Amino acid sequence: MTYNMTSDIVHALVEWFHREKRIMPWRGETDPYKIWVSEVMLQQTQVTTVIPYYERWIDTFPKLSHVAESSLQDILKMWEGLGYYTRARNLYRGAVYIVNVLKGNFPESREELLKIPGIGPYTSAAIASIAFNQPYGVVDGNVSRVMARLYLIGEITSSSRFKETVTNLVNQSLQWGAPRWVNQAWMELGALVCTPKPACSACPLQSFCEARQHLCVENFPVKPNRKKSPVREGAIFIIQNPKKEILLVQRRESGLLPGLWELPNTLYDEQPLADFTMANDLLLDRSYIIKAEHTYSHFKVIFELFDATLHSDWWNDYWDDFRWVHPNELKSYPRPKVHIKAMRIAGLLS
DNA sequence: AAGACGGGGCA
DNA sequence: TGCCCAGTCTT
Repeated sequence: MTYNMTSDIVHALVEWFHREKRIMPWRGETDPYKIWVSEVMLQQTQVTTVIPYYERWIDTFPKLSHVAESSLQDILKMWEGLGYYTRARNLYRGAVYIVNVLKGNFPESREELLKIPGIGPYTSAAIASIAFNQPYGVVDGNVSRVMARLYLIGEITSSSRFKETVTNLVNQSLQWGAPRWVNQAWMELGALVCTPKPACSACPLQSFCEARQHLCVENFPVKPNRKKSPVREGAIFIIQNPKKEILLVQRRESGLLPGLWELPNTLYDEQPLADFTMANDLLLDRSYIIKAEHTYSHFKVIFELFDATLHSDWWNDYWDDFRWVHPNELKSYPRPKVHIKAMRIAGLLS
């Protein structure tokens, strides 16, 4: 089954976009570095969340070279709270790669962009089209939703058939306008009008929309079934030495929250409380009744918060690295949100 | 094709 | 609560 885009649709879209588009710090920007930063931050993250992070990032690292010359810890600190920390690590790796291997020349071709860590089909098309105005269709969750409704595409959105179909439609649309703006117009329509709970009466494409004619807009796109996330339980420990310093441990460089610093902790399904305290020669002083709860994308944790003391003066090498940190210095370490919450509850942060 | 990977916004 | 967000990488 093939679908045809028309110039009428694209003209209506672009006219609407010209009228209704939001102001964003990166809108109108053509510096590929800045487009890159914005697009990576915007992966699975809403515009309003990204804006302050983007402003701070560009203030701190106005050019690509500033990122490459920075340290990974500084990069992670700048990313703290944004989530999906591999994005920041890849941005850093990519910056070093462009500066050192490509001599600071930002790649323009889709093929070269795809080689950069963290840049996949979406981000490569976004940089190629928005920074360099090349005709590559940018397909994100917004655009997928718009096309699924406009053309009544019944494939599951995660399937390769669906992605192919949508990419083809967007690619067709680029012949009737500047790729950099047509791509952004599709995304903006999905973000402002063709939302999960759509505002069809405000849509510039309502007369073209097949789902609208069939009164089944709410049934599209067809999403894969989502499994509900399991609940896990665990403990977080506040451990102070005689100098009132707090024990902080660093997570390993892969997996969940890679490289971030946190309070010593355990998940009971990996290591029960008794095993953990015994292995680390730890004594519990008292526990907080209030538990810290935190939801990740694929599971939820409920942490009990304990004051604890080390039974001896050594600490084993269960973690990659550990450090005694004065409470005033805690905030200089990139930390997971749930541990910032725990530190606040414990009165460690002013 | 399916899972891992954060955190926040919203009904 | 559940769903979604300018996705990518690994298995």
